[in-house]
Amino acid sequence: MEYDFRNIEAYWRKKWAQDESYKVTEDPNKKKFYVLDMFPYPSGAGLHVGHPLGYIASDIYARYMRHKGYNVLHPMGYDSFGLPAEQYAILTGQHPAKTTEQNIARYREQLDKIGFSYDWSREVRTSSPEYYKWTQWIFGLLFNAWYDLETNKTRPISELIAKFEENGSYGVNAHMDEDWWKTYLLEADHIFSAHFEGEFTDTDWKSMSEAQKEALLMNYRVSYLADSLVNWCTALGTVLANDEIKDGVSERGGHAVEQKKMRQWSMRISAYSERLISDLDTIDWPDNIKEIQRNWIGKSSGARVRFQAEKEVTIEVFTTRPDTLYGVSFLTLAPEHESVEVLTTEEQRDAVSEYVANSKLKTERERMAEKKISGVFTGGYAQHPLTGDQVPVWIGDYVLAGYGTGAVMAVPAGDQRDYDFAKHFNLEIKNIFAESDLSEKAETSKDALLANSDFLNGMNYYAAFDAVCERLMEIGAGEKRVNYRLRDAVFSRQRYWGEPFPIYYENGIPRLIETEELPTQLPDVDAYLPTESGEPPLARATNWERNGMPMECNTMPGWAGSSWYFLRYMDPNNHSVFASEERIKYWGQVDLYMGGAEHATGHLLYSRFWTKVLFDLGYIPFNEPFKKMINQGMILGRSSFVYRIKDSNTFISFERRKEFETQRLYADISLVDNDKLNIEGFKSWLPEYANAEFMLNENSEYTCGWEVEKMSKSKYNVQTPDELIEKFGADTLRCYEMFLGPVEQSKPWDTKGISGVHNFLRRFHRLFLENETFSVSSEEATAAEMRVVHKTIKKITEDLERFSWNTVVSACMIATNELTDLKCNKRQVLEPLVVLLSPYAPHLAEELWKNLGHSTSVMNESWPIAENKYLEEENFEYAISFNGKTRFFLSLPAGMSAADVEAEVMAHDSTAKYLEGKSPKKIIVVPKRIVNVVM
RNA sequence: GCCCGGAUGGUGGAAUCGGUAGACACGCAGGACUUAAAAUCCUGUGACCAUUGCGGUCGUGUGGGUUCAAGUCCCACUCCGGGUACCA
Repeated sequence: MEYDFRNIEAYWRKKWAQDESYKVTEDPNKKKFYVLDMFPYPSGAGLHVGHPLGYIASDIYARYMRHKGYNVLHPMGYDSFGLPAEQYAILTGQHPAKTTEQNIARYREQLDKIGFSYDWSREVRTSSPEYYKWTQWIFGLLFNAWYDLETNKTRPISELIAKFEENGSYGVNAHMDEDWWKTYLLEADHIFSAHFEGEFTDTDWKSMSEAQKEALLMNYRVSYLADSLVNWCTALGTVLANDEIKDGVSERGGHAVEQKKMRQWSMRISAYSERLISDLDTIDWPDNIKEIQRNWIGKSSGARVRFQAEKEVTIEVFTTRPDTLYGVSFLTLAPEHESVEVLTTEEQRDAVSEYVANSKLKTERERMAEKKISGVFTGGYAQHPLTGDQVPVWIGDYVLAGYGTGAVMAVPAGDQRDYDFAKHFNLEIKNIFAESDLSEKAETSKDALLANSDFLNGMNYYAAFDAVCERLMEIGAGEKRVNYRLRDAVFSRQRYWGEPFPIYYENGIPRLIETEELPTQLPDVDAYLPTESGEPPLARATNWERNGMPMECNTMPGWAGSSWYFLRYMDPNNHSVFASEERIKYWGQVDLYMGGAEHATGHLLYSRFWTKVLFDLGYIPFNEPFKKMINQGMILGRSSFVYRIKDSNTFISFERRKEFETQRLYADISLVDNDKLNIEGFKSWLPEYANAEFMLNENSEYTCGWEVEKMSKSKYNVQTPDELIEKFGADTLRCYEMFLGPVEQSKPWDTKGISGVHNFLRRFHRLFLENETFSVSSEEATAAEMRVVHKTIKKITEDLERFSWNTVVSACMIATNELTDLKCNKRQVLEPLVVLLSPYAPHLAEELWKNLGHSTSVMNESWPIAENKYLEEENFEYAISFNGKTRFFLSLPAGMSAADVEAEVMAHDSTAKYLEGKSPKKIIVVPKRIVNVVM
């Protein structure tokens, strides 16, 4: 009876599905544990071996926790809105829902083969109306909310309106855009005079029209509509969030992105900056992810300083080095800065206009690529708040309009960019440091002592910072200020395949569709493209209106549905709420979240944001979604290459490729075994190779070259799990993916070792056989056998507790090898081992468990406990070292005292030899560890 | 540039608290079985020296340090991977 994995796995796959073995129900008598995988986007390509790496690890952990008696929630679903299905729809006219459906079916088929313990009755799909109904509902929640800086909480907009009714804006401390009233005065229909600075009375409020009130409230809402500078991607026909852009081009497709002002929905995530940073300390995430988030949010502490310029213009700058204020020799404004126009003198007008026009033309990417220093003098001056000196005002595109105030105070002595700018335009470089040489570069150390700085002389950064801020406060010219890089997130996409907004427009006023009327379903359209007039695809739909009023035509971005899906798994079929209070309370935070690190600034930040909103508004009792997270590394492909001699159809083996001028071409990895090419297979692979000739190596083989790259169809290096499961079985695949190394690590896929792992499962299976039939003995196990069992229990338990999945496989192999040597087939020994192995090889474990005579599933067995009485060894093998070098071994009773050990060692024959006649200076004895004789 | 990781045999990796470096597996070599091959099993396998046996020296990217003892801690550097950037 060989290890017939095909039949075993097929049998148990069916049985588990029939019995709904993995269905979990809320059970208040059991402790819960929530293990979650980042749900996949169901792409047309299906799964390759890299995808299940994290799924397998989390599945093993989920099964382990189940053995430990926890009620484990381990669900799976699909992030099924997205661009590829839409682009396919544009090309073929096929509805994205249909493509998505097909892809999901394929994913499911692949996932089922691997033996995951998912409770599929809880599956969610972000593109199903039943699901996005609640995504729309959450959008409504954010629309009907504002951020109160007083309590540092999201609060319902109705509370804000009540405050306005009572006392106007007085006493309201809301998170809003800086200088929001300036835009408001320019763009909204309002009742205020030009002197309005954001403050209004209850009388003002009450005198406003409905439309005026709404326009004002829009500045407070957490989800708001505003003209904002967005990243517009013409090729994709949509806006992109900052995290969807890499190196100035779109992450998907690598298309050019430009800045454009558009009326868009945005999310006030910037209000949560501080909490998003400080709450990182409360969660157990990999340090690098926390670090990426910290950098992305970009907190910097500094000061705002105001410079009084000509023509009643005040220029406010943000600086992290207010201590260097006396070193200011000019100011630089971003080309888009609002004061550029006013400050520019007649003489400089042409130069400035040209510069501003030029920088507008450049894309973000071009600006970044251009390392050249550029700028132009406005002709205007501003007064230094402390010295009263007139400093020239320049513009330069190294200053970004979107960060800080869009203006900087230039201190060439203390900042390298200012230094370079000053050198380039021959501007003054004031040395404000006591001992710094500024002939080559700026002094950026915070420890440098200040000079030529009036009352700051002799201080370093730390002392001067407070001193100068205090002075600025006194004279009203500035104050301490914390600045964040994080911008509000644009929430509109000009796409079809996304959640429609539950919004319609009544005389231009956005109105929210009530919960009872949700979901707002995606309408059918005749094509998945923008309209001729450039409106989003939804504008093509007939009847895309509500009682004659137009509906919002944008859809939500990909991250909307994924920002809360972990909550829906708790209660996926609830029609009246997104998840019941009871269930949310029971399941709580995700205890273990497994997924890729590439979502660090997108999904992982947005779900934290929405979680905080739901927490503030009292819908969930926790303010962080994922208590612990582990990032699995990427599995890379190992591409194979053949070398074609130039202008011929002759291929030369890797070793000899230098003999000719060759062209390197991909060969499908299925045609290559151990870097040797299957020549016949290669010829029939592609028509162009049918008549290929080969120049072989000295062993008459064709050797391929190789390189480690990302897995991709175009590189012919994709390994699907299906082939491996067919060849070796799911249990082998599971064990092998874990055996490859630490999950966090990225590594190239290599099937070389898989036979070793498969072999191990066969050897394990063989332990239960005698003369080819299943047979276990009921004899009492020996001490040696029991030691193997309990040593293994201890090792595996400890390894799983520290998430060291790979070493568990080794431990199982060692146990199998040892028991094979001991020729042990005793039930007492084998039963606990089946339980230990079951998280890794669930099919085989179930089969063996059944054969052992059990009628219940092994997955519900309790986890074995390592008992010390079996682990205690009588003797300990001491390594005896002399000056740190191990020389011989000595087996001594484990309980022997240090003094006795020392005596034994000194009395030993070999000791005299290694002492070489010297007398030991010192003898270190660490009981049950080591002896070191120092000479 | 800045921030965060990492570097261990031919290969993937192990070494959890500073205590026998190289577990486990692959690969390779030799052997058994076989007409042969595959499969399976056994033995060996860090490098160098010695080899009849005993053994010896070196060895965890490089250089230094702390310690009875360093892959592990400290300092400096090199290379590789990831993140991020005219962020004031």
